[in-house]
Amino acid sequence: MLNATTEGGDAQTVEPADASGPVRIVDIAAELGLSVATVSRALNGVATVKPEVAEKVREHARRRGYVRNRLAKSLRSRTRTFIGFLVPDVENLAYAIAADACAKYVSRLGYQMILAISGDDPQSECAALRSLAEAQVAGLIVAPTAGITPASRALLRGRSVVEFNRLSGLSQHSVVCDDRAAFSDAARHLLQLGHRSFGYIGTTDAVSNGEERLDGFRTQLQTHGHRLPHNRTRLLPPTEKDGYRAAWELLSGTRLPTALVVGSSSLSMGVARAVRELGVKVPQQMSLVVYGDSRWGALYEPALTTITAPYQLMARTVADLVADLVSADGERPDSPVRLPAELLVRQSTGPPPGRNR
Amino acid sequence: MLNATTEGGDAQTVEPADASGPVRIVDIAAELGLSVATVSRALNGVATVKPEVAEKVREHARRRGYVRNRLAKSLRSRTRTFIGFLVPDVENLAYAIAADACAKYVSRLGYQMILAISGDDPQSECAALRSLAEAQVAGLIVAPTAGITPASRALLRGRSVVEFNRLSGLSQHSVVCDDRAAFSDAARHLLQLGHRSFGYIGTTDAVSNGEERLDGFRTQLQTHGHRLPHNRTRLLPPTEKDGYRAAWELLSGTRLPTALVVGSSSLSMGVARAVRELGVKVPQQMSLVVYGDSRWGALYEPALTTITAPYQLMARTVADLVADLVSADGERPDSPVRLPAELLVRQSTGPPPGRNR
DNA sequence: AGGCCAGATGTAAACGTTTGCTGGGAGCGG
DNA sequence: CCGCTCCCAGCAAACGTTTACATCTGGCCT
Repeated sequence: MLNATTEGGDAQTVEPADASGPVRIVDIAAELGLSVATVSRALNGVATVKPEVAEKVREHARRRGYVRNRLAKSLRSRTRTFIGFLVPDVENLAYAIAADACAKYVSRLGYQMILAISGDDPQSECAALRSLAEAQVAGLIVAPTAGITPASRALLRGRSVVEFNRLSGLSQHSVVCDDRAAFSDAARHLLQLGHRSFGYIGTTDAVSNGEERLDGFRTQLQTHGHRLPHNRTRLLPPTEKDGYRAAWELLSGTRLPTALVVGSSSLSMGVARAVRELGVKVPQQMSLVVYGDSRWGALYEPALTTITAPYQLMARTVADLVADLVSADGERPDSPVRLPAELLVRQSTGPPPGRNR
Repeated sequence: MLNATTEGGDAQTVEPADASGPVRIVDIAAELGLSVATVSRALNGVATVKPEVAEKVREHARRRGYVRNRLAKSLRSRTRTFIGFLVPDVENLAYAIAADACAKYVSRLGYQMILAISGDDPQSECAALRSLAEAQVAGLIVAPTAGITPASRALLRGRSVVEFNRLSGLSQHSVVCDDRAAFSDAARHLLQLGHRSFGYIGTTDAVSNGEERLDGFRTQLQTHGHRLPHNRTRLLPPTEKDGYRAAWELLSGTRLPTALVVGSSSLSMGVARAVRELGVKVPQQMSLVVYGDSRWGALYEPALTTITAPYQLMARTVADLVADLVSADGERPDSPVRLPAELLVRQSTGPPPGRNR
């Protein structure tokens, strides 16, 4: 039952690790009667080593189970092999996807990703940044908190940093999502369906794109001569609970808006739950557009029309950008890279109650 | 404002910004007319340095923006400050939650978490392990792939490693979830409701708890004199698509099972989608128990009875365990730590069709 | 033969810290 | 005044690599 993995003829077993600690280049050199320099060069594939010697060294290193000490290597050669990834949390699927893609991608480029969590707390953020700086990160991907401290900014000075998903003006480089356009699209979509009375539940968070989302939606409405009434706009902290409560408040009145847009993924979950409990018929009584991951919205009944950010792409882009930044030290477009968000039209949006299409 | 209290000292340039690279201990020592040893001790809070000197050093280091080079520190003092966290992926919410909790927790303990993704591929896993070993990780938390290579095992030998969520026998230490008991509970729950005809869609994955889940469910049924028919059992790779297809196959026949249990979160999503498309009435026609994160199951209509693992707790436990292992080098319980999974009874389970309770 | 170049290896100095050991004052009892 | 012990601070040797430079061996050209 347990995979014994004793297949294969030649027992290429490494020698039993003796108690003399990890094997170093010095050990290999001594055992082979070579100098450390030659061994080092052989292991690094430097061409000046005679091929047969190089092969012998590599073979010996392999069976002795040598693993290079990257700390020493980095220290001496002044190369850096870590990339820091600092986000508020990684339970948020968006950041999880980004972390995943980024870790994979930078490892392919020869780097290693240190994951740090700020918990959206400027204090922890600052501590994490210091810790990352101490680890000599080559580059840094960060989704900053709203209250980023001057100390944090100072820590970042002179390093290759790319802002991710949030803008706080601490680097010329950033990869964000064009939420404004997406929410504008959502407005257009709802207007086309014939909606005239709107509600919005979003976040007030300045550092994230909260304001942009609201603005994109509202501006598009205004462009077409409609407005988003104040008493049907709720700006809240992005938690499931707040979304739930706001939806109850907004939707338990006598007259519902015919279309409701939610501007945060956590809020969306709460709103969706409240809508179901309130028994509001979607989309017959009210259309609903949410923001967030495309997956869970598909499971809801009816499947939710969803504004979703291309997190995989964003992650790859940001990893690419930071890798370029640290390697070539070169010139890259300074202006933020804005990747388009997508409006997935599903079953939760339709014509408003009065109109039979 | 910037008078630098230059009594006895010379160069009073306390300007933070110069292009001469990062500030080192040597620089601070020179600027203060001290030796590197004293500065090092002052910064590390060694008691033998006079308090006023220590304070002066710290103050100066602060305004010069000194950040210690942890690579050098680690190299010299043979301390290690990284913890490796190697999982198949982190898009899976389970691992995301674990990564989050673990990163926070180990950072509180003074470590830093390197996140590595194996993609469930033994090759990548091996490469990642080598990379982590090169980074001189103090400890390692790993959810191994099914086909873990001998080379990977060799890399792990002699290191503090804890298996997480999956068992592959590469350490005496592990933190897993007692899925057997939870699936046993699920069977008991369904039997109590009066069900007699069952279906199961799960994974065949040996390394994950796939077998345990199936076994827990099946054994409990057998204990009560019932059985899980072969033709209503599907064992598949854990993807949403496979779950979707399997559910179609299983449920489009004339006679449905009255209760269906799904043994993986990805499969669960696919099954849930298929069930809705098939128009099976849950729980009137069929009860449904899924496995996975508690959140999205709550959004489904009806809210899904869910077996869910305590990932936060597991993450904290595993972080704690590995921290203990690396610091105290001490004795900890060797046997796997098994944390109980929870059966959240919600609206998707009820009495079988024939019985009006 | 002598000189020269190239190819292969060795020597030793870094990289930025920590830390064992040494040393110089100061305090103090004899 | 000596000798001892504390208390601080400095000297210098590590930690495991990389790498500029030196060295050595042949081979080839003139």
